[in-house]
Amino acid sequence: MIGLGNCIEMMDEGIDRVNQVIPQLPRDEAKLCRLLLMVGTGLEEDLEFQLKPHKLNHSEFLTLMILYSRPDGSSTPGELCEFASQGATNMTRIGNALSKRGLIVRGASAEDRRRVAIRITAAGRRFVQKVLPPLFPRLDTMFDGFSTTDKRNFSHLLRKLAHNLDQLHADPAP
Amino acid sequence: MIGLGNCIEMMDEGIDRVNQVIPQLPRDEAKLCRLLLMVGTGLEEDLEFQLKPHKLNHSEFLTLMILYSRPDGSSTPGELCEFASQGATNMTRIGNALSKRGLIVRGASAEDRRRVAIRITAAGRRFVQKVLPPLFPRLDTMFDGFSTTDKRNFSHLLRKLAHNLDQLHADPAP
DNA sequence: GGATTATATTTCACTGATGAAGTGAAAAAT
DNA sequence: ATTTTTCACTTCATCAGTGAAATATAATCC
Repeated sequence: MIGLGNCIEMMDEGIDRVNQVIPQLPRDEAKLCRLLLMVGTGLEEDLEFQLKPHKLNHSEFLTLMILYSRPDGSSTPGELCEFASQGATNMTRIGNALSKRGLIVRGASAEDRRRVAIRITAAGRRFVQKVLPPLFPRLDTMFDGFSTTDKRNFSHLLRKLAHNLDQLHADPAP
Repeated sequence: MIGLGNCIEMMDEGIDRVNQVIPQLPRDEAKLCRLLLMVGTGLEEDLEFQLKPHKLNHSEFLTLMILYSRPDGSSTPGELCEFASQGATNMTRIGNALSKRGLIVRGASAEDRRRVAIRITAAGRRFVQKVLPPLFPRLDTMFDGFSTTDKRNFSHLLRKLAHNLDQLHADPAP
């Protein structure tokens, strides 16, 4: 384990050197991109590490949280696919895993019987309420030293970037 | 494909609702964390998509770029493991893949014969110089609308977060 | 000089993602 | 009314990426 800091240092120097050979390289943008990739990976690894004791992976956790956050605690596989950015096949597997543990139930949709209604159970809610709170101190530590302004700026910048990424994907030209 | 924007909107509302049930939830921090995860995943998917035509995955690309960025174009598996955040097993596989394509060569290290010296070849350098430039316009578009100050702030915030993540991992308590 | 440590590779196995085909139900066409 | 088409999800088979442990070889340390 070498730490993000050292990787970042190395990345800075590396991109600077590449930039000397290839001056057209957008140096700052490339650095930001690598930074985001590193931090994103680090964050994801950390989260999965926290979830492992509960035998949950990221997509299962996210799916369960989406259901928990719903006013009526229910959704459909298709909708969950979209919001959890998962393929239908995976969502089936996730549903299997969660329902096997009694955290959700699958039922037939009343209005459209092609659809499957997925609902979080009381046990599922209790589970979330048990798993979530231990994550809070870690969240606080992550943003240690971030002022309210920092957080607002950060949020703003990330949302702007997300918007640009959406544009990129809508318009495949560049 | 539903886009990051919609996912973010849904996440905002979801976390707000969860926050009403669980007031101890650090709302803004949780949102920032999810934002970073989404943007990070989006960025990674985009990069892998760009690399696919060249039959490279992210870790192979990163490894090759590290070698390219080195003043002498060489390193060792162990060092590459650290900077590419990969296990030794994977680095062997990456080395196999890259050397099979003639982009790198493996040789014995002069001073320590336990070590393997990995060096980028002339063909490897040409390959990087072919693959890299088409990525630039995409990088520029990603940070469209970002002022110089925006980029500096963004970089600063990401580095601060990376530092906090390192602290978290060094000190496993929280 | 034998034990220990360091470096890299191989083997085996796992997890999660993905694609193709299948099932059952609703909607549209005839 | 029946057929066809489309949709929502599932099943099955497969694959890519990764990780842990055993192995081989070389350096280092009493």
